[in-house]
Amino acid sequence: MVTIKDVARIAGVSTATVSRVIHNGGQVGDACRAKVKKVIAELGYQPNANAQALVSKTTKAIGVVTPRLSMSFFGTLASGVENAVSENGYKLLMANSLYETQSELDAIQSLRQHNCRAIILHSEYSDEATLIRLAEEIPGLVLVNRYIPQIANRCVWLDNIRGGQWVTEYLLAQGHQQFAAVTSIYQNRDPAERLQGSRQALMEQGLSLPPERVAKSTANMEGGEQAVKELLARGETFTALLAYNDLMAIGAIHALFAAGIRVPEDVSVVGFDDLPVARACRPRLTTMHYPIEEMAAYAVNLAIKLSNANCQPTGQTYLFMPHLVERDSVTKASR
Amino acid sequence: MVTIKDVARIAGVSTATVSRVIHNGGQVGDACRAKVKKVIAELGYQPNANAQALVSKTTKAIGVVTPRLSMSFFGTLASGVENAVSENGYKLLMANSLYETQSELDAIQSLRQHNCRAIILHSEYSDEATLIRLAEEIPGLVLVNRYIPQIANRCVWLDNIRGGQWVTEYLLAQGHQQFAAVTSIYQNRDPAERLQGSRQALMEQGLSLPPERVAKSTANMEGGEQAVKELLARGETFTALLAYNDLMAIGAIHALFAAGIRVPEDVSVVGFDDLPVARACRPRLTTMHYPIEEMAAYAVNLAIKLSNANCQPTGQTYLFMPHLVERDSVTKASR
DNA sequence: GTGAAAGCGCTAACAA
DNA sequence: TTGTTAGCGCTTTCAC
Repeated sequence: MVTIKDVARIAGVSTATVSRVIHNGGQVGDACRAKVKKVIAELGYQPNANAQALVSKTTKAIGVVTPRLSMSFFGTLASGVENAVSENGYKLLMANSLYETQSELDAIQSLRQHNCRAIILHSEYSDEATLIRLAEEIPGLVLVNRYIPQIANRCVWLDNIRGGQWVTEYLLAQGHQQFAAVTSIYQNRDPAERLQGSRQALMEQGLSLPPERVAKSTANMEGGEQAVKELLARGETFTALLAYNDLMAIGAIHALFAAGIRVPEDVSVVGFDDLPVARACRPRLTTMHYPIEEMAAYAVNLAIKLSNANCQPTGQTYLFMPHLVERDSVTKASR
Repeated sequence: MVTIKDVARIAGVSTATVSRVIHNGGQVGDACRAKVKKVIAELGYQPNANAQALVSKTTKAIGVVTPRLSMSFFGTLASGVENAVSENGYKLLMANSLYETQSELDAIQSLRQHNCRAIILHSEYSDEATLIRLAEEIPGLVLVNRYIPQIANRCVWLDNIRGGQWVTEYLLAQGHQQFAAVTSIYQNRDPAERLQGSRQALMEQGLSLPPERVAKSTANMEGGEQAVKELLARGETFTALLAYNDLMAIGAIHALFAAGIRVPEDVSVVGFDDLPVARACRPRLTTMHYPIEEMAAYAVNLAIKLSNANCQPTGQTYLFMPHLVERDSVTKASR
């Protein structure tokens, strides 16, 4: 391994000078700088990041913790983070939290041990108090997809309520009147908010979403399938189906077809998230686009900024809006 | 930040002793060890990973470089790596290579700067010479999805030829005789091998896959769609369609339906990889399962092993086999 | 069994 | 403009 001393010795200067050259510090003579640069190139010298981190007490590493990378949504989130991170010349440290509060905390701990400068966290289950405490300890902590008033300026999140509202208004505009919904059994945050938005839109038209028309299950394909079966078994009728997310929507479509109900001819179905899979299924899914990649990039830049200045909580927050992507799973209601 | 010195001072011992306790070194008295442990717990002391890395010249970090995390296949790969890595008490460093030779090399460089102990690399475009040179410099380098004879003992790869062969044999067993294929325009490795396997199986039955029945395009959904359109425009007829991967298969199915051809009633379609999306599309895709998560875990353990001993190239290599997953996109050929 | 001390590779005062 | 020097937090001989 070639160290800064080797460079210094061969270039005939001190290590301090080499260090200055590496960091483009102003106070170096041109000739000297050129010589050092030449030696660096010849030797293929690379500063040891650990040593730099040790002495400067900060690293060029950013950590991200998400439930599981194998899920499309989180893969895309991580990808957005990675791009922004490497654009800034930083490194990415990853940790899966596996949807468990404890391993989420463990993941954060181990990231901190490595002195990452900032942490991007997608937390679903940790409570607000924990997150607030964490934010106090970690200047560069940013929450994605979560809003906590006390640390609003570290939250990069999505307006789920409006999302639910807009997608419902769209269905309404297509003439639909009979709605049903499949949603997550965990009625925490996202699912509850999206549903709330839908109910709001419905109410404005004097319509409603009665509880018997809302089936709950796991927030994946199987869950969507299962939930629709339940709806059908109860004999519910509807022309528009609101799914909590794309996965549930696709499962729902499967169950509908299995029951001889065509989408969109008989029933229109909408999803939420706009995962890649929304373009793969048939009919291609009309859904609300979740700008997760942009949000991830935004979160990284915010995290870097926060980690530099030590920012006090401000009232400001970072709210993104979903938008509708029209594809083939919705059609006008036939009267 | 609480350091080892703080612990030592409060426990009334030297830092050396604390260090021994941390590492469960044998030579510490029971009383002393208990006291130190207590203080560590009270203070919430966490060793500084950078300092440890600096002095011990090795880290508990493993790097992984893949083209893009947002692609399902790589997300799953990364997820497999992450699980194995954290099971071993290591940390994961990520870098996207964006399908470019140079950024792939950059990614590796920056990982090395951080002294990761091992690197898991999914390289598609770097040439063998480069990879071999890299392997010489990095003891813990492991290649996923690639086989290079000179460094066979660092390759964790899949038998694509047999995969192509088996899936074709399956179609043959269903009575199909007229085959067509959609494959990647880049006929390097995987696509070429899978096709080769198919041709082999066909030949054994006295059948063949004439060039005009093979359409090439990008290895994604759009490509699959495009390729099938081409086939159809040329007036080719077939009852079985071999797709390079699941994405192309799904695109193909879309194009087929658009042309009024039903899957599987009129044409059977098979994919390769078994991405999550294969269970989302309709009909659900019959495909060859690529055990990427297992391979990733295997690669991690191998990488750790290699980074410990300094292993010389042996003849051994690590070959995984795909297997068929029967779903709904294939049916018996009607004669 | 325990401590003292050297030093990993680097940065940043402070001198010169 | 450049060099000297003192650590950063930790591990690891080598004494005791």
